[in-house]
Amino acid sequence: MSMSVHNRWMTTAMSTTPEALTACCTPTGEPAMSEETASSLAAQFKAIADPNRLRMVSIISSSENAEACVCDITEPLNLGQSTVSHHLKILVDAGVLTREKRGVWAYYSLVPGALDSLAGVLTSRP
Amino acid sequence: MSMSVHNRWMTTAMSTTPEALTACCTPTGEPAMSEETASSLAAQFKAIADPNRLRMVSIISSSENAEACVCDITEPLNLGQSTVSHHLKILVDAGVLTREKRGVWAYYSLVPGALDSLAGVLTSRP
DNA sequence: CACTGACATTGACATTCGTCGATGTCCTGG
DNA sequence: CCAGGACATCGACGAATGTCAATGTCAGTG
Repeated sequence: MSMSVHNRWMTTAMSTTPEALTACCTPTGEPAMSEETASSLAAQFKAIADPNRLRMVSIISSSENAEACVCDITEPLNLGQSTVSHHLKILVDAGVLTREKRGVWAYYSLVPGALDSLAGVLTSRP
Repeated sequence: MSMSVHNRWMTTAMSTTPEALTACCTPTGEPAMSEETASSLAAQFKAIADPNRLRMVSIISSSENAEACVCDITEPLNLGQSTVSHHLKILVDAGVLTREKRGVWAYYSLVPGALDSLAGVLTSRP
């Protein structure tokens, strides 16, 4: 079962209009994007698909050495400290940010090619 | 109240290490990304931050005229027809796809600059 | 050596999201 | 005009997400 209940329903068409009825369901052959690739990319996009996380990345990238500590990020966002830590963890787990603990403070910075790699996915279209 | 409970806790530090303790919380002045911009961008990223929706975009962009009907998209995805319609609506509402109904079928195609605009957000970093 | 302050982790909660089945709408063919 | 097929819309439901308060951890300080 589950064997594609679709049954090539254009076996009785292609008669009246010249090309408006002959064009549906013409697969190109390529099986589209693989499921694993899609899941991996979706996970990375999901990491930045949040208003507060986008602002965090913005704050970090526009900071002095492209790095910022949690307090720098917490203050302009009106969020609880634990919430900010949670979002930062998501961005680190997605490979967008890196965490470096210096003394008492934790500094977050952008992973060099991460966002550009994601941008490349959106622009590389044949 | 709610007036920044942080109280510049580096008024008693700056003694031992040369610069490891003098760098925390040095805001650059710019208020980061605005809340409205962040919400708008996050909504667009959220639209493509799903494995199945990414594959839909991939299927459409690699199709004949960069357009595909629902049946073209439903078949390789192993999803119900209503689920596919739902995802396509999300992509249309986000400005990524356009819908054009020709005869009985609905053709979906990419909005020309949409994904490139999103990619530009990720690459334009000073 | 106890204390404070920066940050992470945990548990709880409401909200949103992804998926499906059922139903509705509209076009086409007989 | 009526049947059927393509697609959209409507509930419904489990899973994931965003947020907070409370607690834990660990470095630096008096």
